[in-house]
Amino acid sequence: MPVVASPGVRDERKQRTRKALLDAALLLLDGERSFSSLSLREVAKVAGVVPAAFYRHFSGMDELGMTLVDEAFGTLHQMMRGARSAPLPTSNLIANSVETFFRYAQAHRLHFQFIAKERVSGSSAVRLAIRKEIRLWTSELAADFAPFPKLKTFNGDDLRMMAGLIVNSMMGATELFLDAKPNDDDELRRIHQLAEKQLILIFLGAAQWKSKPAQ
Amino acid sequence: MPVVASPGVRDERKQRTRKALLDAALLLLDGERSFSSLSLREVAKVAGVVPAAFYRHFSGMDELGMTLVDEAFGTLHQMMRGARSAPLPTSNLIANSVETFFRYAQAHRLHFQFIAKERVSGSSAVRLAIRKEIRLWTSELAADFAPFPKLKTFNGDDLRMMAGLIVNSMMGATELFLDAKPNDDDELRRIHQLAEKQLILIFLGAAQWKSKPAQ
DNA sequence: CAAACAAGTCAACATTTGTTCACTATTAGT
DNA sequence: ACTAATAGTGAACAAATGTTGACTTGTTTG
Repeated sequence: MPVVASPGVRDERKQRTRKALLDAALLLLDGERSFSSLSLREVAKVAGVVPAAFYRHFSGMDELGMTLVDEAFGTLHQMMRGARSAPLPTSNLIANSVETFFRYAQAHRLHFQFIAKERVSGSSAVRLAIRKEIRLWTSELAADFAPFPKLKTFNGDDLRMMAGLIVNSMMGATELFLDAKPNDDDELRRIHQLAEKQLILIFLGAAQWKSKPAQ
Repeated sequence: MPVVASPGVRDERKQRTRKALLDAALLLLDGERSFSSLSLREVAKVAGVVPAAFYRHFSGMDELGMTLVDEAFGTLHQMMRGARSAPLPTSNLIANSVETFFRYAQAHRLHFQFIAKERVSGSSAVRLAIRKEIRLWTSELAADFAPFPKLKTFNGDDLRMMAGLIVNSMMGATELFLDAKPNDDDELRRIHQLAEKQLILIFLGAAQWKSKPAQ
């Protein structure tokens, strides 16, 4: 053990500028830029660091992008875990779920924006990583639905199909949400209600669904 | 009238290189590039033209992007018109609609890819133009649904809500479709069936829907 | 036929980009 | 206390970018 200095002063500094780089990228991504149009120098400048210092943390923008994917889905899984541990009032379950979802989306706006954009337009590696995470997330959601009494008629494939529909709907609502001005409460409430109604419609359909026994 | 030369030789040439520029952008957009990462010089090079010539057709990449939006939605409206003029066998209407949709998506792959990507990641102008077109398209779809007997319980807002759900679902399927290798028939069939089932689920829910009379 | 026109070429420019290298200063390990 | 390790700096480079201007070559048009 060192006697004179606390161990990790340097590490702490390193993690700080590393986070500054990640945050700078997210910040630049806000507005109308896309990740693939960001330049390494730009990110370094916003992070308050010289371009060469970038390489002390990432081999290039691709690696930074992959790190952002991990970071963003970290917050998303955190949300799911929180939702699962909370009490589930089956009465207005949908309204509560939509509520918590949008609260999270607002709190982690930049992460959600990154996912929404790069899911479709990013480099192949980033895009595939995001798709994979979303597929995993969809499967988890399907697993959460399995014990519901009204969904006993679903086989595994069809449960994922339904979960995918829900994810698509929430993604669409998220995109509207991200484009709305954060203080435009009327618009936000409209989007909120839209998402809620779409979920209700999906569950209405699910209650009527009959999976083919032999697929 | 001129006697020696046919009028419009020059115009025809101009339109040809203009189209070459538009096609070059779409071609470069294939694979893992996004529009905002394309450079004017790159597009000009693929079009087989010197960078300066670009300005004879567009004031910059933004204008080219807006033109691509018009072009892409032109083919989409063409599809809708074709679908409306065709006979509507109510029996397996969903299967037929999904079928024609994917046929179109395959035939106009690059246009669909452009819309899917730039809808979320493009410059503000391009993105808003695409959203506007999609909203319009959703309203048209809602209007098409209005006369259905089973949907009499829907008010206008809820019809658009349902149409939006369908559009979201088809968009999601389109993105999967665009990422699949064009010759991977198994995967394409899977996506096809997924989209079909999601639509069925939506219509099952719609049959149970009751719009609140006073909104 | 000759003058006006316009699509495309060529060359040049000032910026910005990614990447490398030698360096400085501070911390870590012994 | 002394040496090694390392996060960050500064300068330099080759390449690529958007944009401009003067030009060439062919088409219109009167």
